Amino acid sequence: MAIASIKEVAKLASVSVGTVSNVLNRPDAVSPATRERVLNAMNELGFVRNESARALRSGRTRTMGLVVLDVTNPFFTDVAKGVEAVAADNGMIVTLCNSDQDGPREHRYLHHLEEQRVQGILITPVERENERLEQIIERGTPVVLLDHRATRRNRCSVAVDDVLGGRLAAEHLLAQGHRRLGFVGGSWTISQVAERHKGAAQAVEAAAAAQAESAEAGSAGAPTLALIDVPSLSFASGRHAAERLATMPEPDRPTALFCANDLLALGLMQGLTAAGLRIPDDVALIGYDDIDYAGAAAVPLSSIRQPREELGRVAAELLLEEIDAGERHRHRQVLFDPELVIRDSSVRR
Amino acid sequence: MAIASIKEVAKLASVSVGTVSNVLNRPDAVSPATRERVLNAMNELGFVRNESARALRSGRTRTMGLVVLDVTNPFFTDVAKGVEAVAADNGMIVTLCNSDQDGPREHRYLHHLEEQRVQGILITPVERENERLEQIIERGTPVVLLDHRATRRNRCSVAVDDVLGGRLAAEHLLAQGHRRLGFVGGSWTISQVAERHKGAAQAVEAAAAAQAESAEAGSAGAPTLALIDVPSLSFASGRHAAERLATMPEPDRPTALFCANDLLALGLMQGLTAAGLRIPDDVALIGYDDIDYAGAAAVPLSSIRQPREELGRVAAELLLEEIDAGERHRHRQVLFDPELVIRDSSVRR
DNA sequence: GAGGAACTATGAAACGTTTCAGCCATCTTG
DNA sequence: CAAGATGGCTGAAACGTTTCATAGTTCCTC
Repeated sequence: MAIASIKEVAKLASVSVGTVSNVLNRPDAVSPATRERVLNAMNELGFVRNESARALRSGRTRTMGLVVLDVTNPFFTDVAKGVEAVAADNGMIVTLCNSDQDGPREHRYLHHLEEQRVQGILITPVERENERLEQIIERGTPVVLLDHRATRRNRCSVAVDDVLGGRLAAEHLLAQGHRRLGFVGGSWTISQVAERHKGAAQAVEAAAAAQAESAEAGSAGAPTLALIDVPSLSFASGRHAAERLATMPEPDRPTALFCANDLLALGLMQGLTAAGLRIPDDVALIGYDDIDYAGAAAVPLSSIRQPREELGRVAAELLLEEIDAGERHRHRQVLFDPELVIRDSSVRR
Repeated sequence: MAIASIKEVAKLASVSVGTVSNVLNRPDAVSPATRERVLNAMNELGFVRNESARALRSGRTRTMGLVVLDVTNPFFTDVAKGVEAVAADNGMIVTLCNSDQDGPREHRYLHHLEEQRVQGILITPVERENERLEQIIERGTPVVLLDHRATRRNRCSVAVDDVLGGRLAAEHLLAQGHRRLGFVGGSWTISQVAERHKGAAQAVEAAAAAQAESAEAGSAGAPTLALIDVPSLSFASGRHAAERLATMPEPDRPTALFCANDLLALGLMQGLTAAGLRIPDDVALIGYDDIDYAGAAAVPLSSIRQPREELGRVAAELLLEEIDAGERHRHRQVLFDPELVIRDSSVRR
């Protein structure tokens, strides 16, 4: 029943356990003949190395932990893919944990990861401050923050520039000739939402300033950015917001909407269409995240794409570097640029 | 740097290591006073139990492995959620592995899981036959097949009845009065595709037989099921198929399409709409899987829903049972019924 | 042919737990 | 008060590896 141990392999091959271990870890240090014999014995017994014993003795595991806010979110699964690829290239395995935005759950997982003595942890923390995480770092496990900029310079982080993303979206809408823009978003405590809005506001302000300078008489009014508040970044919120927008008097209604994420934008698209407004003719629309279904919408949705897999890859590389370098490691904060993806929903015909 | 061991805790608390271990594993066997002392010492030193040592000595880990075909597929992430919930309730942790439909990758992961001495494995195998998996089972690790019916009675499996799903979809379209149905699917080696088609064919045949029996003169022709072959179950395939369908002479074109999955259906929806056909008036549409975005489509998409989280939950429970029962365990094959979700895309107005 | 490299293989210690037989006190019971 | 039961703790063995000092061969080289 129990899996054969190195000892039984050694007996069958008539060698010492040390030699069997060498076959496993330093095959070159063993003569071809004995190596062959040991390998045969392993095969015959169905030997599988016991990773617990190996980790215990050698003091190092081959595992890194990845803690995400939501495994069902494509953003995180793509990130996970990137992490996994880099890990695999370096002979490591990833333990994927889903905190589900729940503090206690996250806490439990971190505890488990530390008990497992993972070599390092990649995490998008539920809360900005996290005592458990601090302790783990203090005790010597490297941690890289994912999709969260490290505020203090005392650790590595990998994130995407949401302010830039917001600016790109708004600039695109302005370039299409729109003057009455709207930002649809909510849960302002979410830093991503606040930053995307900030970027859009910057773009609108800059455009207004430029226009004032050139002082064109007779041109349309200065560009504005209305704020459409929603309770959450969900499809339902988008549908609901669409109903409110549809009943606004036409001269007040924004002609172009920038949504804090794609789900919201898709909800708006369905709602606005149902209310008889056409996209992009009556209202232009741009989302954020470029989820798989953005291109599959009734009117293909323009969006802002984040380099998700690369985010994961770079995060994993940073972690590996810290694992290798140890004390010599210098923390880095990497910030990626998002990318504008133009589809039909925002382009004037 | 290194995390304190039980030994150092013992020294600081002036007790033996055995007592520290008891505090960890059988707190009741230790007097409150010493327990307190030990706990304090642990706190002071930042003690974290070494799971490798524990697993090595006790001979059992607290881990189960879950190997899926694609972590970015919502089907599997929902299943994973179910698995995770049950595991957590039983003090276990799940190592999630993504085979990415790649045989060698799957092989590597299985090897790793066996080295880790996981208590059991849940897997949707890439290939039906899998030697590595056989060996693992032979060596005593319980395995439950996910979304794959065990052919032989020699293991547990959990799956959804795709034949029934196909029948439900076709019966619904027939009930809406459609007579010229079409099945859109491809990669007939995928058992899911073949079975969904089989169910639809059964429903159409039954309807034809019923009609022949009642022998109504002047009624429309017997119901038929056309086959629209596509290379893959993707959005692009759907768009492409739509173009072909749109150019068919109207009397030949099916008035209702059952797509092997939702992605395909969404592609068809976009393509048919772009070609000037209206849904559901000109063509009714129903998909399969009920992905999140089905309801968010331009015309909310009818679909067949699988009890995904429950699939995961039951699979995990089966595995736990087998882990507990050991030799006494009787293998079971669980088959779930899918559910028809009616939305606008298939309902005659 | 002596002296030394270069190879190979050995055997025991160590990693941090759990487990368990056994010991000492204290308590219970007749 | 003797005898047994109970409760609390100890100390050492064991889990399956890796690691390393050591030793035995073989092969060169001068």
